[in-house]
Amino acid sequence: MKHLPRCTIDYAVEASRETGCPDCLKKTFESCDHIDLPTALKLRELQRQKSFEKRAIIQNEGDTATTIGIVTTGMAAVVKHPEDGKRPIVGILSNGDLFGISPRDEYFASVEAITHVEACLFPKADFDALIASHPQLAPDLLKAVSHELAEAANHTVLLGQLTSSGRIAAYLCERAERLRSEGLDGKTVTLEMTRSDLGDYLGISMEHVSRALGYLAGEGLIRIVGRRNVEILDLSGLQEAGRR
Amino acid sequence: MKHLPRCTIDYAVEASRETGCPDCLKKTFESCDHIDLPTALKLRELQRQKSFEKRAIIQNEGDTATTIGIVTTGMAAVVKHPEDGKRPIVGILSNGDLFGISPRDEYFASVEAITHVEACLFPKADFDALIASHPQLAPDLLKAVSHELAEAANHTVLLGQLTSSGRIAAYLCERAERLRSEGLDGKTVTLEMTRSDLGDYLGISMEHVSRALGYLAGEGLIRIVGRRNVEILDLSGLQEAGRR
DNA sequence: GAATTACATTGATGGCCGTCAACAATGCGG
DNA sequence: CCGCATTGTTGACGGCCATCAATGTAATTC
Repeated sequence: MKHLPRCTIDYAVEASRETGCPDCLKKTFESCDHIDLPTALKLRELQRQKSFEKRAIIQNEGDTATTIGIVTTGMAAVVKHPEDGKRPIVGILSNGDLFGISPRDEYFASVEAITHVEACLFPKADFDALIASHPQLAPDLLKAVSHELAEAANHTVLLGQLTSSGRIAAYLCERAERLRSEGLDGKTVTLEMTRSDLGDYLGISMEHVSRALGYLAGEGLIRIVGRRNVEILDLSGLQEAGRR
Repeated sequence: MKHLPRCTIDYAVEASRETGCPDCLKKTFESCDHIDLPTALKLRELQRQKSFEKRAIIQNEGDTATTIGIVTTGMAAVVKHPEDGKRPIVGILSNGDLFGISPRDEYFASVEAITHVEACLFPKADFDALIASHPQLAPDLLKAVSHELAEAANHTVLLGQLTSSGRIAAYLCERAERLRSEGLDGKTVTLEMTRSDLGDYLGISMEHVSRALGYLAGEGLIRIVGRRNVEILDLSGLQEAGRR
């Protein structure tokens, strides 16, 4: 007796690869056993893949929340009220991250493309209806959102406790960890963003991002390669530095 | 023809008030039309109300996540890895707030009672089963979790952007707003915690909490009443200060 | 109510980081 | 290939906040 493939959604993916976005659903609904073929096809029907230029606004804080999305390639920033000169970035989104979930009927933050971004978009109403008709999806969705919550808690610690070079070190470790979880070796981290973006995310000035990177390089923990790449020379040392 | 009462859970509440915790379910599942009487009774059957002394550990970071809870009275702090001398508080829980939701099978943070705390506890397995059998509850739960996410984003801005007196001001406004949402006037905010706790939450030292409060009082925005109460004299001025 | 403990305030000092400014390097378009 | 715009680096200075220390005040215990 042959085993059934563990993840039925693969069929749907294979069946309609040309519409793009083969992975995003699997990423979010990771225990994808829950999704049967008709459900998967329904999801693919609802989704719209869309590209965004660097610096494009994907969602705007305060707008009516009509769309839920999953980043498939590139990086995006979750930005709060970019009015008053400052531009606090409260989260970074990359491959597989969910956005547009809001407790009220308007977005609580903007989403801005840092690089070229591709994302799968679902009309919120359809999404809600899908969850209602396929309640098996609810636990996975809940898990995805609570994962964001746990990451937010980590970032809170970073902002509340660490010195500037500690924040940079912690960020680099976090990125490397993510790359490793995606099957890469994570020795080299590509920043994909300007010093200014990184500063807005880590709560320090652009200049200090530069200095902190220089400091970590001076300690022999990293090597700055060109303008956007950082090679991690001493991971455990970097992790240690990320606690200060 | 008489209207049916809007919220059927009231029946259940009335029916068994003596077991305590009449409000917590309504708070979380706010569009409580979704809950029918049997469901409500089932919930009440599952829940266990428990008291915690000041400074008691309600949940411990890293422990297996077995329980989901809702604070009904008092205040609790969500604390990350309290090992290294520091004690970063990543969230404050009060009346109606949910805790114990975790993306993995262990708690990603500890929960510590700041005051005497009463909470409704549900075994996570029962809770999950309930959601599965009553999928109408899923949207409300999702809303509750995403609300926490939105609040985490606000706190991130506070930590990343504001000066110490700005953080205090923003915190006081937030508390006052919460009191107002609970039907009180919010003119006087009771801190319910030490300067040290507040500092751990706002990412500043105990001493600077003191100084910042003094500064705001000097500006005529607040009046410090005793050790734990703050009277808000100029709300709009305080909100303005909470942006710097 | 006195003693003790916990908590809060105030001051002095130093370090980290924001800001301003000048300059260098990179990348883009012509 | 050149010039311009964007991005990154480095230095100087000042302000904010952590830290240490001393003192003051409230709460708790006996």
